[in-house]
Amino acid sequence: MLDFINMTKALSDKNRVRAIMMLRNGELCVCQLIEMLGLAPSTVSKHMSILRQARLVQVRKEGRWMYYRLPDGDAPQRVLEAVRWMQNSIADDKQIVADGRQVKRVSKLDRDELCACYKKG
Amino acid sequence: MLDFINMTKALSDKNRVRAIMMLRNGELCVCQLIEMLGLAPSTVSKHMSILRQARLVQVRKEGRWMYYRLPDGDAPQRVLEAVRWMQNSIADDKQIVADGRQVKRVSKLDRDELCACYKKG
DNA sequence: AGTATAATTCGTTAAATGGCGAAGTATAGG
DNA sequence: CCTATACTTCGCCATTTAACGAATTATACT
Repeated sequence: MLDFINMTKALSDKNRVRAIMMLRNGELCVCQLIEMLGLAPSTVSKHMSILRQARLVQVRKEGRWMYYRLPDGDAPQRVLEAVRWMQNSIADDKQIVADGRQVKRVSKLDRDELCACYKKG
Repeated sequence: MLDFINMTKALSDKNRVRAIMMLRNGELCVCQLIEMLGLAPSTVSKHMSILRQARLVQVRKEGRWMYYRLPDGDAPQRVLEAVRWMQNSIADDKQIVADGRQVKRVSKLDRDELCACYKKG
């Protein structure tokens, strides 16, 4: 039950839902999520930590960068079903579609240039 | 998006999840839900109102009684999928199983006797 | 070593949420 | 009518939550 509630709680925030949907086409580093969500680094970090605790995302560390991605096959069935259900439910949402374009834009940027997000404040 | 968030918010409370699961085998009146959840009438009413707004339950009025039930086929696809997903995810949960027994017990009671829940305080 | 950078943790604040009891609404029955 | 009953709405309180900036950790580069 607790696992289930943790999952639904994690899915009940707009910015967390946006973050998960942004990962549809592959992993992203926190810096890229900060840029696209338009939130403070600490806020995004917290959101991703909540998603990770609910097992809705997985993480990989590479040097100074943390790359988040959707769960693969080894994740619990109920998690995989949740992600699939969410994608079917809101793929057509205006904000989600716009975010999809953002992902394309941001993915093209050079990483050093991109991580200027801290400077841009 | 708002519809989706309303749904996940509605599903992110333990007592609301219990209430939905209690409806698996047919409709129940508020009085029965109050008895089984062990919460104040006003609290249960609020929970059911939230579930109804998320379209996760439907309601039928009969005299002084309000009967809540799971959504039927005319509900949005994403709602039906949510309910199915939830049922698969937590049907085995200890609390949910115990609640199932409660539903059987309470359904056998005479309604007048049952609705003494208000008196029992 | 010493600085810069990516991300997280901590502390605080404003808003949302779940709980209750009191008051209100609506229906059944004397 | 008038009371009783089933439920809802309202107002309040305690707890949780999302947001931020400051401080901290960890890694890379010189």
